[in-house]
Amino acid sequence: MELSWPESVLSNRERVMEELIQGRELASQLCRVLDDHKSTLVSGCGGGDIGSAEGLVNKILGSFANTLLILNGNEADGEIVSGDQIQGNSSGGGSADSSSWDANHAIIKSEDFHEEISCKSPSTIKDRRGSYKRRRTSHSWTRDTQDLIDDGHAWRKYGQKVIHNAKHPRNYFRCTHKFDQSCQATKHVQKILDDPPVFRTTYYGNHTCRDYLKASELKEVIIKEEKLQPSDDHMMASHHHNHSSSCDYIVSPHPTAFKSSCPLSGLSSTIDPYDHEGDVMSGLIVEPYYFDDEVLQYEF
DNA sequence: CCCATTTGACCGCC
DNA sequence: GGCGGTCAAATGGG
Repeated sequence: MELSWPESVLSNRERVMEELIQGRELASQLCRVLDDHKSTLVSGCGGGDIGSAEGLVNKILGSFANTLLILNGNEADGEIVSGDQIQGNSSGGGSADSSSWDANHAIIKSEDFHEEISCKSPSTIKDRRGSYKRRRTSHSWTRDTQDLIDDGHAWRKYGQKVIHNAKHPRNYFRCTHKFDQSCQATKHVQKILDDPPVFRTTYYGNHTCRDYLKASELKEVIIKEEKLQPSDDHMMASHHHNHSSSCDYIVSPHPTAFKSSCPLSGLSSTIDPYDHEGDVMSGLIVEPYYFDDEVLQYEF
């Protein structure tokens, strides 16, 4: 994307970004305040107002996210989402946390793109195993947590690999909706520290899937998740999929529903669908947000 | 029987 | 050639 920014805009771009990020953070705080109010209210009393206020906050957050996206040059990638979409499109690609995207890597180089779509003749191979392209150009972000926490999306484990010079294997997950909705989101989870246990989750791509899970189903899932106490390496798989058979598609139909999973990790709720799993408040987070190469590093 | 996980094979990139 | 990411057959659980 060759967006030519006017000189003045370029010089102010960083400042604009800062302002937007601050604004977004303020909106997040507002949402938390709303959430606190909501928790003190008995359900049914004025919940509607709170709910609509939350919707507004979500739209505000969405606007911030989109603006940041545009500034980062992601517009052409079609990642921009409407405030309404924000509600159903959460953690994986993090529209609400879009500022943390690696904008430089979000842009697919044309040559890579051609590689991606060109069909490499599989005639000489027995099957299609391993026929993939490394997603070096896709945006990624990493998160370290002390617990494995559900990020509200449905993940399906598709591989596990022993990584060189790493004590623990890396687990590979893709979005459950990869095939039915062509959702390209994937993530890797790896235990990087034993004591205390630290799990590094690296997300790739955005969730383009829509969330179909009914609220009641989600509730059920959350209850199940709360009962689960992950303990070791293989919980990586079991944790993410303990709900697998009965609740295949775990996703967040609405940010509030998403937030409701926050207690899982003992977090105070936040509108940011990433923060909810970040364990930022619960203590351990090692790094806030960082990306595979360099570029942006925001602390919210 | 269906579906998710496991695990070894396969393949691209460095 | 090694490493890491993905695929898909085999396996197991519900």
